[in-house]
Amino acid sequence: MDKTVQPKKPETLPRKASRDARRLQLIESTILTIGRCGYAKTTLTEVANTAGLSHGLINFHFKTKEQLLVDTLLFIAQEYRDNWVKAIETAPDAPAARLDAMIRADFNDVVFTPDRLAAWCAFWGEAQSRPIYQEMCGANDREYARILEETSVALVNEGGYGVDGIDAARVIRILLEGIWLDQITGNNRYSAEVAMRTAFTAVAALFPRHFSPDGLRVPGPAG
Amino acid sequence: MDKTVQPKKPETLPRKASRDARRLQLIESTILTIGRCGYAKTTLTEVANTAGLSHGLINFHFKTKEQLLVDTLLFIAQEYRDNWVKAIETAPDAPAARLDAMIRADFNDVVFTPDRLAAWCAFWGEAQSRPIYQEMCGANDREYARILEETSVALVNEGGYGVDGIDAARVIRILLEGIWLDQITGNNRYSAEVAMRTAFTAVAALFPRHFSPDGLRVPGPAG
Amino acid sequence: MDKTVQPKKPETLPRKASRDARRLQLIESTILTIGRCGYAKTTLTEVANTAGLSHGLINFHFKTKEQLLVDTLLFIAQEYRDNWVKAIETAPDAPAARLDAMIRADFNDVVFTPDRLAAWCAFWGEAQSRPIYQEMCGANDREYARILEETSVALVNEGGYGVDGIDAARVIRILLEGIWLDQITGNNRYSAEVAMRTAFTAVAALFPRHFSPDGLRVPGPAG
Amino acid sequence: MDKTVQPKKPETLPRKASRDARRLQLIESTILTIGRCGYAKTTLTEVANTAGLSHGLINFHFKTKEQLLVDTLLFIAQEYRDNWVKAIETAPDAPAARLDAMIRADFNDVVFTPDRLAAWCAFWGEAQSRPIYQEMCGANDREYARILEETSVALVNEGGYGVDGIDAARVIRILLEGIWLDQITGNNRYSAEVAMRTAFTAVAALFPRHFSPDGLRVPGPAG
DNA sequence: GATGAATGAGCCTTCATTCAT
DNA sequence: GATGAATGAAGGCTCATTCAT
Repeated sequence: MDKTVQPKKPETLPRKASRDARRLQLIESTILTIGRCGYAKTTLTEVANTAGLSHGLINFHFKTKEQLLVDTLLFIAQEYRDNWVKAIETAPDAPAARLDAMIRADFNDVVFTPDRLAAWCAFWGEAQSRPIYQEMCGANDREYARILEETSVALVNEGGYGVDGIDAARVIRILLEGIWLDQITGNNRYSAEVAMRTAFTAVAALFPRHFSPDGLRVPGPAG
Repeated sequence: MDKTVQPKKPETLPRKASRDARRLQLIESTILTIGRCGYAKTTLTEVANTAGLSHGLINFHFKTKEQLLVDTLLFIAQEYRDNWVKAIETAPDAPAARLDAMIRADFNDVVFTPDRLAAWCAFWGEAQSRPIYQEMCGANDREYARILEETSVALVNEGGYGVDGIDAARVIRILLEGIWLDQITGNNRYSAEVAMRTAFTAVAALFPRHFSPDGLRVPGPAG
Repeated sequence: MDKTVQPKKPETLPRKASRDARRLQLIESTILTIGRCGYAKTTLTEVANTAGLSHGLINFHFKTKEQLLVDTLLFIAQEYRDNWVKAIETAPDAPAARLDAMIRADFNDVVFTPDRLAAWCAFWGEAQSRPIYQEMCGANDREYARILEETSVALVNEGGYGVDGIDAARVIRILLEGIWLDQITGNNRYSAEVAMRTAFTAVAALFPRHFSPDGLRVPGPAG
Repeated sequence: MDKTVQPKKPETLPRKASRDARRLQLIESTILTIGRCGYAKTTLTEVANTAGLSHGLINFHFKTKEQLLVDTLLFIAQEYRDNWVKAIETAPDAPAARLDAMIRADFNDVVFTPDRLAAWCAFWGEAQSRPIYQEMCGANDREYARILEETSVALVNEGGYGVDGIDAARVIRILLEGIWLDQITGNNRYSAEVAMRTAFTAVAALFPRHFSPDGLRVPGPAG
């Protein structure tokens, strides 16, 4: 979440920027363009204009437009994965804490930005007719779902909840995606705080002894 | 779920079909095409081929491609609205029963079909960059959200739940959308039953005295 | 210049109008459409709308669009010819009187109308690339030119003018066409009176003893 | 009449011709195509073929076909204006000499070429239904008319002619346009010499002491 | 005769891709 | 590396023509 998502401004890039920096710059421009113009109206010329470069350059760094889009999806997918992996790694080793960390990661300002949300939504819209998009994200998604399920099941056991852990995990996963979608399609964009509260409202209903609508309950002295 | 969504097969339509029947036929073909090819690759020629008609006819019944897409969105939006309105009207006059009806309506075989889901998802992907799409569905969406909130608040009062009714309504609304999205983007399409169970799992967690993961609790003799 | 140019209003035509009346009605609509939309933008649908008929009907009365245009040109060409032939026939049998009649005929309200002028101008614009148009009018034009030349030569002889009769005829013929063109292309449409005065200004310069800028000189008692 | 109207042949233009040269080349091809095919049948593909280039290039240099046609008209209008302005500037400072120069300019081989005449005639045919065409040339036309009138009035005063100077100017202006039109629509194309003699025949009739059918009279030793 | 739905050729336009400079 | 002119395939749209009713 450092340099990769905040490349220098195009005009300040040294003309002989490294290949990777140019690629990143074009990928960022692609994300912005998809958000602004939509997937269907994203043209190489517009991406190039956004980047302040000539459109001919894109075909130098990416063989085809399709490749640019695939690489862009791979980029935000990897960025998303890095985000929640890091959140889990730094979270305390307890199911509730891990779940809390995973949810909060979904709304931090690396991945929960208007342009990222818009790009994701555009890709979702095309995914159905482009198996390659699903394949690309499938492994990540399955791993995410698996970890969420493990955490949920562990939490059910720990808390003695009556809910099915797998079902609960699915509810949480789908709700998180739904919130992202709602940000784009709804007329009312709300803050990350409200979005998170929505997620935790459901989690608190599922796991009331561990969560409140504000998130993980911090045990008091009387635990 | 009868004649409105299943017009006669193109080839069985009399050559001189009425204007409305042809329009409906072309809209259905558009929905199918969007589902099969995605929004970006939906061409008039493909829509015409799907309908078994010439592409020139589309411009005869719809002035432009844009108009065809707009009318298609209006059609499925109206269809969706008719579906839940009818469900509410025929449901018993109690908050829990109404909520149960609204949720079940989301998964009946009029609206919860692969082609409808795919079309919705495609439109969502474009909605961000096309304010007209949001405007078209905005009124319906707001009414749906309002009714869901009223029902949720009434249920909270009736059941003495600790959850915030507005928050609960938002969770349910977003979860329902999320399930639809998950059907399209996920590699694993599950049945309407599993989808509904996912929804009711959350609802049961929010309103446990009225709902179980299988839906509305039917009060036994001892209440 | 009677019924042929003033068919009854379309809506008042009996539904079972004779073929010829329908043809005339469509030809008049074609003239109007060419004037309003230009040759390049004249479509059968627009012609039909102007006539208040369905466009399918045109192909019933005229095999093709090309045929409609050809017949329209033939119609106004014949109308134009009838006009000057009649003028000559009713003029006194003297070169000056005949010339005066021919010139005045060019500006009477049968042929010198905005829609006729516009149609002529449109056909002229296409004539260069459509030899058929030139061929159609060629005979008429040559006959008109021949008569004008004969008249001019006779007048030169009669008046003892120094000008070449053939040259003078060409000047007059071209000037008359130029005035029509000027009506269409110029920003300033002037009246038939001004137009005629322009023509007679030139004729008076060529044949001063017979003509003044107001037309044929009427010999006084002292002749 | 040198480089501006005779760009290098398409096939000899270096592939990376400057933008202006390409634009000029395409405008020339447009003029040729209008002359050969007529306005209504002038397609971008035909223009491109005439230029030996691909049709896609036209939309690269001219945003739309309409823009190409507008720019083409602007080009020949400017070319025409440059031609008579230059003629006036180099003519002796006397009304008769100026008039002589203006008339001769109309028939020199920069502007009096078959393709130019055809293009003008095509534009005239469309001008009536396209106000933009009239607007574009209006200023030039009015200036030309004004100068012609001033010259004519001065000549009337100088020569003591009985004709109205304004009327005479109109006759000349319209006759010049008529001659151009006659070149296109007539079956008989005559040479620039015959055309000019036609014009001077009228001018000589109007201003006999200054002009003969061959043009400006050169005063002999006895005046 | 008359209508208007239906067809399909041909147009303008967009845009991914190539390539000379 | 970088630019932008040039190409050509493909899409949307128009409209003359056909034809069932």
